[in-house]
Amino acid sequence: MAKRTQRRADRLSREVIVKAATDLLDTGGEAALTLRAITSRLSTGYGAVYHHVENKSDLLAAATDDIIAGVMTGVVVDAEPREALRTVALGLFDAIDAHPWVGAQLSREPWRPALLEIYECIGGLLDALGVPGQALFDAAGALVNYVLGVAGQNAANARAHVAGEVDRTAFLSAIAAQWAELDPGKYPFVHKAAARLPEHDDREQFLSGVDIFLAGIATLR
Amino acid sequence: MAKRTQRRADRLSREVIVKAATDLLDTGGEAALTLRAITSRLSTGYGAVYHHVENKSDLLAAATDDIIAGVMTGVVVDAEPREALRTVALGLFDAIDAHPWVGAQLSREPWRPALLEIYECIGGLLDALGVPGQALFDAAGALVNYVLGVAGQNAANARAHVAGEVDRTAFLSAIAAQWAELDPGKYPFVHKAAARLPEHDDREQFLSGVDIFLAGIATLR
DNA sequence: ACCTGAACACCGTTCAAGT
DNA sequence: ACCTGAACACCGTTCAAGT
Repeated sequence: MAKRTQRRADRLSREVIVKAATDLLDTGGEAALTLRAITSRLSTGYGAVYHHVENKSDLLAAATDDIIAGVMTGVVVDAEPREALRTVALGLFDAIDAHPWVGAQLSREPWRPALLEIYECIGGLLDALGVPGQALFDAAGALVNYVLGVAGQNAANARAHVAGEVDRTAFLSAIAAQWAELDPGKYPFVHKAAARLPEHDDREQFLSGVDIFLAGIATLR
Repeated sequence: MAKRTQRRADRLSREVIVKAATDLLDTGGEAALTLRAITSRLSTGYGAVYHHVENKSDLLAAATDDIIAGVMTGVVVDAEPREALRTVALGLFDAIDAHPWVGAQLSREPWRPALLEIYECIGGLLDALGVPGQALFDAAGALVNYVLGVAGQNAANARAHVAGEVDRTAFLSAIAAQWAELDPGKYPFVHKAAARLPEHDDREQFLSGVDIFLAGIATLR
């Protein structure tokens, strides 16, 4: 007789399913997260998965919440607010760099718990910084969106060479070369920027942006 | 005999395919853009479409480039730089609000022509504003990402009630009610923000963020 | 060169049936 | 309650064949 597929010994749980999903996403990107891949990795069936998880969207959201919760719980709230803000921002940047799919998910379904956690943390720190009244809410919205926007763009670039076919510097050099060929009359800024592209540090530029932001917020006080 | 499907009279072109794709995306969101929907709407076959377009990704990128080009060509470059920046930012915000799929596409494939156009415009205006040297590139990167980040988030919210099942205010009220129920001890900021959520104007908050940014950039001069 | 449409190799999700 | 896996209704893409 043909051997039957081995059924898993221990019980399934939402937790192990989310863990498996995270592994798949980290290894192969969003395209690698399929229900078939999940069932075969966990030696189970579709019904079993759907018993613990509402659908694929729910699964992706749960995996995202886990990653963000990991970043937010590590934040020391009683540090100097300005420094704490930089730490949180950088923590989010690095987490999204390590898990590019998190960035896409946060902007796809912004009403899920993960973004709430982020708003609370950044809003609270801006409050501690002394930003007053209505400006506080504008500033929080702006800063959260800046952080997620840059981190997401960076992640998209990272995703472009996830398979290892081309490495990061080669990818950026190729774009820089393309930009350098543009007509300097029509594209003066991008033409100049091309020279800086291969050597620039994404993390540092990200922090520069945060500082610009904080400088702008300081004028509101 | 069964009647054969009518073949289209005029010749197909990349342009009409992109136009049809834009209509489908605007009407039914990203899920509505399928090769089947395109072929049936244009009374043609798969091969015909693939003859003018590389693949679905290429089609989505081309549609995005069209929308962004429409925004950027309308910009008056010799206006006062500060005012021109606000105009461009608002133009992008409104375009992404009207075509939510554009926001997602720009962050999915940031190396395509559309983003180049945006960088050139915003970078050029910041240059005209007198932002010096290295700071210019940091500032341009930060501002572009802020604009696309907020516009994208706003579009994601808009997408959530695209079908018309729930209107905008009802959707925001529902989220606000959810936030208001959170423990004020654990979520003081979000709890307070809940009260402002239903009445707040996304466009205005977006512009407030741009102003914070420009104020921060002014400190670099 | 331009177009047709059957066929291929996938998807997410459901559900009757099992334990 | 928890799990199985065949089946359903879709996808994007290819390609031999037509004009």
